[in-house]
Amino acid sequence: MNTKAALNKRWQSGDNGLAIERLPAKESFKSRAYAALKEAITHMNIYGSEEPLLLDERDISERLGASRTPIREAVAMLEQEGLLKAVPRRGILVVRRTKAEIIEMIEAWAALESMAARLAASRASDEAIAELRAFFKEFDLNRIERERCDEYSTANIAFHQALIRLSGSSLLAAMTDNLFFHVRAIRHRTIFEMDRAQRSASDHLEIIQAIEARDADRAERLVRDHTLRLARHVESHVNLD
Amino acid sequence: MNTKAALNKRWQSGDNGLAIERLPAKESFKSRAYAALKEAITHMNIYGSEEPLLLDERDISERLGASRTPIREAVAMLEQEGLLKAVPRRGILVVRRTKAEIIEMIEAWAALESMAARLAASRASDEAIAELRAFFKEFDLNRIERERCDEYSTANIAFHQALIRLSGSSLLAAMTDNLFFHVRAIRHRTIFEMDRAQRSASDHLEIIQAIEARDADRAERLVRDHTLRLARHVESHVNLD
DNA sequence: CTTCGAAATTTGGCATACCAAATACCAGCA
DNA sequence: TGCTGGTATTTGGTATGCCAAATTTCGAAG
Repeated sequence: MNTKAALNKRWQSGDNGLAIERLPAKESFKSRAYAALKEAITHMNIYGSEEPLLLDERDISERLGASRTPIREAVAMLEQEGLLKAVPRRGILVVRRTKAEIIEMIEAWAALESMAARLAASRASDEAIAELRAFFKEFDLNRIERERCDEYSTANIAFHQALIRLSGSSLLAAMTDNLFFHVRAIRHRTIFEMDRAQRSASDHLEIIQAIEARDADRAERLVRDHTLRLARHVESHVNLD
Repeated sequence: MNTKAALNKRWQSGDNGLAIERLPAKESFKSRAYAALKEAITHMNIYGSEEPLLLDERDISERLGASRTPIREAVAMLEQEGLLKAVPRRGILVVRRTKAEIIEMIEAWAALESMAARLAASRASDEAIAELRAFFKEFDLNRIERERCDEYSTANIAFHQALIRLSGSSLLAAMTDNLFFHVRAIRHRTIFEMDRAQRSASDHLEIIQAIEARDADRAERLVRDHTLRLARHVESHVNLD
């Protein structure tokens, strides 16, 4: 039966018999503009100068080969995300976070990641946890090599993201990713300090052990303290404003 | 000195000597459309039917007396926020969350609010904490009266929001507000059950006492368990899909 | 040389028009 | 009656143009 009603119903209800998704035949300009802008902002040294970083709709639309409309929609999305701020008759400026805001972000991150650790300790499969340990080993081996990286330690973040994935909550993953994005943007000499304070391998090992032991309370506490320590470090040693 | 350069610099740097914000002389159509749509979605019984809830750009633009452009920008923002999903040649549909997603939201909420409790216990002024107790008293008195409310207990949410404000972190407040929005949308008979499970006054009192005693660990644990209990309740007693 | 202000320019907000894709409709055929 | 195929319509995506507000420019007055 391929009646129109049935087809319609199938679409409406999702008919999850088949696990395929309607693939976006052609990525819209809006999406592409969004991705391009976010990418550009990612690789921008936001805190490198004091001048306001502002973008120009028309310039962007020309460079991307699209009209202003989809760019404006992409900007609206990034504005909602807190990365941009469109000021009438001024321009679209890249938002700089204050030190206080960054600290709030790290604290929220501590909350989310410690919850992830708790959930991971109580739910994750032994296999998944084992993968985390394998990842940690790799992380430890490449420590010195990656130490040169002038961004906020990629490996370090990757470890934390792996931990969060263990919780099985894609929401926690999405929320922390968003927070990471902002914290990561602080390129600064003191980032090395932060990194050092943050990446103590022993902390990571303890966390893994707690999760392996299915000790949710301990895992949560270790992660929370670990990340809050970073917040306190930023509070006392980083100067942004 | 009111030279142009000085004026310009003042604008550029923000000159935070004065804590006033450039007030948007006339709220843009985009903002108004955003607010109107969000308001509409708020008062929509999203889970009341199985049919896909879809909106029409042109219809909305007519009703709001604006063109499609600002409406599309507002839709893009709400899409970013996860409330809407624009499907090409289909329409703009209001996103329904699965039960699993709702549970993830409550767990994230537990993470954020328990962190807020921790911060409140260690930072909030005695006066602010006292206000929380006063608020609790009022909340308790009006319990029976408000019990009729067929939405997710307003008073209950208000208590939690007051607690979160105590942390002093506007980020935690913003993030939990967003989560509340989605959880609130589940209008369902079982919401009463959730409410009952959630609003035990004794829990609230214990939380206040822990904060007053500056016992951060205890305050955090009480709030976390309190909210995770709701998650477990939803998991076993609410049926959405 | 500085100050002031009016005109030109810039820039985001908004409206409108067009397009392509996907659906809905309907006539015609088996 | 029921299916099929083609056409009309709907609908979101995009381009374009105009507008008002704010800035910048620049020349005239002091």
